[in-house]
Amino acid sequence: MGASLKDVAQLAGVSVKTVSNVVNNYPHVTPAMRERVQRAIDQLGYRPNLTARHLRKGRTGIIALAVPELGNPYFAELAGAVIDAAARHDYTVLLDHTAGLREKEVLVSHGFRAHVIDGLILSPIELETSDLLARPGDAPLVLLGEREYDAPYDHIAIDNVAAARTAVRHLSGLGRQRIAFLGARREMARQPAHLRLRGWREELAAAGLPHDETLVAATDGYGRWDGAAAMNALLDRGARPDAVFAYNDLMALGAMRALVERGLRVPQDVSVVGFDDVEEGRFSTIALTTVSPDKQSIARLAVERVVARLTGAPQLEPERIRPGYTLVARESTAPRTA
Amino acid sequence: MGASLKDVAQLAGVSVKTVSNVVNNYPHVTPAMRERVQRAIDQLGYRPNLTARHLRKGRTGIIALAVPELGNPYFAELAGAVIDAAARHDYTVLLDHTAGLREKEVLVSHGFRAHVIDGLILSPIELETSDLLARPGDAPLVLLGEREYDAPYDHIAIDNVAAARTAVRHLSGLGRQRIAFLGARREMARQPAHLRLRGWREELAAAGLPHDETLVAATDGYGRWDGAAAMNALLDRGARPDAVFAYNDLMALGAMRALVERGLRVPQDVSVVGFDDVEEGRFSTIALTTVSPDKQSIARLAVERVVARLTGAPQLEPERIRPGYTLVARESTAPRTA
DNA sequence: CTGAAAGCGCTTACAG
DNA sequence: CTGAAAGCGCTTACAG
Repeated sequence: MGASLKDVAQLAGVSVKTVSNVVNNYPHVTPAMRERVQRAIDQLGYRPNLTARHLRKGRTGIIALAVPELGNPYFAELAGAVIDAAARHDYTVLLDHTAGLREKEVLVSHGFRAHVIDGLILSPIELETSDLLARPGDAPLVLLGEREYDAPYDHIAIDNVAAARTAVRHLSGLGRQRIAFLGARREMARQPAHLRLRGWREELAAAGLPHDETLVAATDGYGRWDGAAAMNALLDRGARPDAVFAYNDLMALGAMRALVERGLRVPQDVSVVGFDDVEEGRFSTIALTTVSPDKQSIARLAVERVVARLTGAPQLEPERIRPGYTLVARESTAPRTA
Repeated sequence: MGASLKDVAQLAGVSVKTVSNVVNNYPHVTPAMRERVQRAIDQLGYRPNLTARHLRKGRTGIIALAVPELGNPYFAELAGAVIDAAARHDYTVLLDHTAGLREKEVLVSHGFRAHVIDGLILSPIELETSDLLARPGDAPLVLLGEREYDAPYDHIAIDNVAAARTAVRHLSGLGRQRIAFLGARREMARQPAHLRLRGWREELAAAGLPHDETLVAATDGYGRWDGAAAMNALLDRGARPDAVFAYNDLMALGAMRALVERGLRVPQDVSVVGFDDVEEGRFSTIALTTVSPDKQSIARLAVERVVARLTGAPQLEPERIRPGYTLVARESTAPRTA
């Protein structure tokens, strides 16, 4: 294979230490020496073996990121932001997806590629607190998303209850009275939509609107299909919402599609609000109103947190960090003009 | 930090070789011995240091994947498929994005994380053949996408000319006569859309349709915005296409949005065909007709090729592999009913 | 400012 | 079936 430090040292007639000094740009190497070594490096096409460096230093410069699904543009966009944030700190990103399955999430959080990754950023769906407490190893772990845990890990997520209330308030402010929620989970034990659902309930109460649980549609997943299916199920059982707040943009988009297919007009007959602000929503034929979490901040904070624990501040108190969000009003909730 | 093989060996009162045998599930270890070692492993919470293993074996089990942009769902979906395909071969995926910039593509192809990744799958946009020929190192590299290179590397891509012709034929078969092409590149030196553009020209000729270069709209990028801008530019300069074939789905979606905003109806006034078959197109208010490359096959073939070169068949002839594709007709090209 | 040597934690011929 | 020892390619005290 390739040449080693030793080969270079031999050719240049110096010790490996000197070559190492040159490769790592240490000061205190005479220009002449540097020149001589560099020539040997070029001649041999030497490239440092990073694996050896990793073994020696106990660090790899690799952070793992595990999201439920890359097919959901929210996570794809987030992954891109994490890659950029990591690059700014000279880290690269190993990516995995869990399909939101507890088993896979446990696997990933419990020492995925031990010693190969320096830290992990995980966006869990089904993971339980007990899984986290049983986690071996001490690689930094940062949690993302709206699941809540009673475990000593950094957790970065916007205030989902407040954000959901903002969305519902936007709808009630438009005069909407029968506001449906799309995306509760059928199996209530693990309820990822927990906080957004709570926000919906709280804001309904605050607005003095009747709290109608028949306007809650349960789903198994969180994709476009699920949104369309939930919307159809709601309509099929006779519910007549004049507004829909969906768990995420994908479901909102699916719901809009279902509404239009049934001859209902958006926003005239039914206003729709999503969550995530994926680019697709800005360009759909009826541009989607949505809660927009600050993805750049989320990515940046997650990486910074991992890096901080890796360099100098390992004993940082685990923290709950809340990035900002905004409500972006678009066509799907345009005020009635007719 | 964690315990090492030596610690385990000491506690169990055996040699490191024996512990290694147990850890690696080698046969020929007596059950009693295995039991004893396992107890020591559990007691110490021992976890093998993969970095050391990598140094020793010269393999890391990590494949890098570099795509232009995760914000484009085609690449996000492809990345997901690559991760799954890699997992089936016990590889994990290091993900990077290049923004389609030559500089970044060169950086990535020339020894991104030398010795840390066993191989690389790259989907280039601006990369040149000369960059590839100057590539140092011998880690397997598999190219994806429609750029063509005269370099000794595996290249996996559908037949873009034929696929583009299929799309245009679909449109001409519908009676469309003024079929625009969206997504040529302004700077012609590097023309990623080269093949699809050629397919458009060839099929126009075959269908006996006039070859009108004013129906070609140039763009700088390949996103939704670019599609909308290109469509608007075309219309603004007086072109009156009755059909649009876009470089990809994102641009087609942007174009549809622009058409609708100008009061043109899709598909009645203008039929639209995209390329990629991203899930979003299936769910847009006007479901998008598109050329659907077999992403699963692309991902699988790319990973298999890298793995084959890594295990046993390093001297494989570089090959041009053409996965399949289909045209999926949806609402955006529904036959005129009125 | 440079050199000789130990060691990071594994795996693997080589013996026995 | 198991043990003692070398070595993967680096970095880093320790001398000088």
